[in-house]
Amino acid sequence: MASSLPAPLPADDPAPPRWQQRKAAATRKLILDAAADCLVEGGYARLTTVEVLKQANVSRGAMHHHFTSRADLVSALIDHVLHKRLERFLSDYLSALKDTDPAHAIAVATDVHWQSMKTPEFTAFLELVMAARTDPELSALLVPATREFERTWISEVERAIPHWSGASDQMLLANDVAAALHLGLLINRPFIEDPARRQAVRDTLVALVKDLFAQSKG
Amino acid sequence: MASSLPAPLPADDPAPPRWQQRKAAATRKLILDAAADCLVEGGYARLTTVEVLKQANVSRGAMHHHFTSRADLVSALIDHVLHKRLERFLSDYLSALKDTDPAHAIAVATDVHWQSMKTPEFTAFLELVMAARTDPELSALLVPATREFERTWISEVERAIPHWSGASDQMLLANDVAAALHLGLLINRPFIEDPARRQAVRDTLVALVKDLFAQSKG
DNA sequence: TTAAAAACCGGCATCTTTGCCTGTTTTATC
DNA sequence: GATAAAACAGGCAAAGATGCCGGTTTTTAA
Repeated sequence: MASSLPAPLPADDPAPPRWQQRKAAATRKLILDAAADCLVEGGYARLTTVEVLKQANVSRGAMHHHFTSRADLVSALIDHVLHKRLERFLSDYLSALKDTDPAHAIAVATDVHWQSMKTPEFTAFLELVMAARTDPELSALLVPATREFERTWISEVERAIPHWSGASDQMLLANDVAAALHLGLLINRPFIEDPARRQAVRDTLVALVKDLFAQSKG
Repeated sequence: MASSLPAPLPADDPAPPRWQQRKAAATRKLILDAAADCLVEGGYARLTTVEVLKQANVSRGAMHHHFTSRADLVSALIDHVLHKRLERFLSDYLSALKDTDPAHAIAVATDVHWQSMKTPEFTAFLELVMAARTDPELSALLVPATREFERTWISEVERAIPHWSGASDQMLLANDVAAALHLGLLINRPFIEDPARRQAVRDTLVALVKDLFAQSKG
């Protein structure tokens, strides 16, 4: 019937070696992407095995072959989401800063930071974070993975904005403040009807970060 | 067996009028408090009818009598949680500011604001907020209720800190910034191992709010 | 070419949650 | 004190979620 012939797979030699492994990896990624979609569309509560396999268009058996249990899926999903988040941020962040006047670097960087919170990747991540609060096993996996993610994040930002060199503390503080404020603003969004009010908060942050930068220079 | 005689109820006349209504109201509050506890302990996912009635020590029938469906319970829970949140904040906030030197009012008010985010009431509220993202019906109830809550909140803060009189915009901005930053910091807490880092963020906020206050005076 | 291994298929038993339903006890009204 | 109404008790079937299983197809290696 709807057999999975070699043809529809990513174009390659007619008889490539390791074809099985690549097929398996493709299916695995298909399932993990579908799981992330489920998180975004329905939250952690709707991250059910049935919902994911429907979204991924795979059978019950394929699902169970790659992920024995729901916990197994969630475990893999953590790394998958963090990986997608980092990829997205780095590509957007670095490309935005590439040809930016150093005078505007802070404003641009802050805006990219805000944009990165409105992505599906971050939404999925946030669902995992909230679920982890009351799920010790999930927390035990998510917390170290996220801390590692943050370290990579920080080192990449340091590389991207060399002006902050020698002021790691101030930059870390600026990053922490921006992360907290943007996250809170994202969640409080539905309760602040006036866009000008939200913009005022973001403007305040930019001014604050610029001030921290000036302090690190003075 | 364990009959509910008039005696164990809140001490009152032996034959008080409206005894039925008071009993019903007591049971209703018992269930709603239990529901809020379930939210805090297990998140929105574990807010099941069975879990709530276990926590409240009421029968299936009593549950169904007061709340026909789960949606009915959640609907009542919104107002209940917001009410508890406002009560808690006002009592703490007003008592903390009562005998405070105006010079320290901002630091104290900011700290009380932070403390108010660590309460069970706010945790329950946050669970509802996150669930509302992917639940339009919940959102339709929560958003207007929260906006009304915020209006009351703001007017109470304005009454409590008369120094800000005539600078409503700056105070609203300071409140929005504090709310966003504290909320984000609360959620990011598990990922920032060093308490000094979290403290630095809060210190930065206090300095910022003081600065906004100074601007409103200048 | 043939056997093993990997990938995949689809169903079933079980458990939880939900909504509803029929009784029973307690309080209010006449 | 009889009747109605409110408050409460507990059970049961349908729906959904999870884990597991025996079977099938495709790929790889001998």
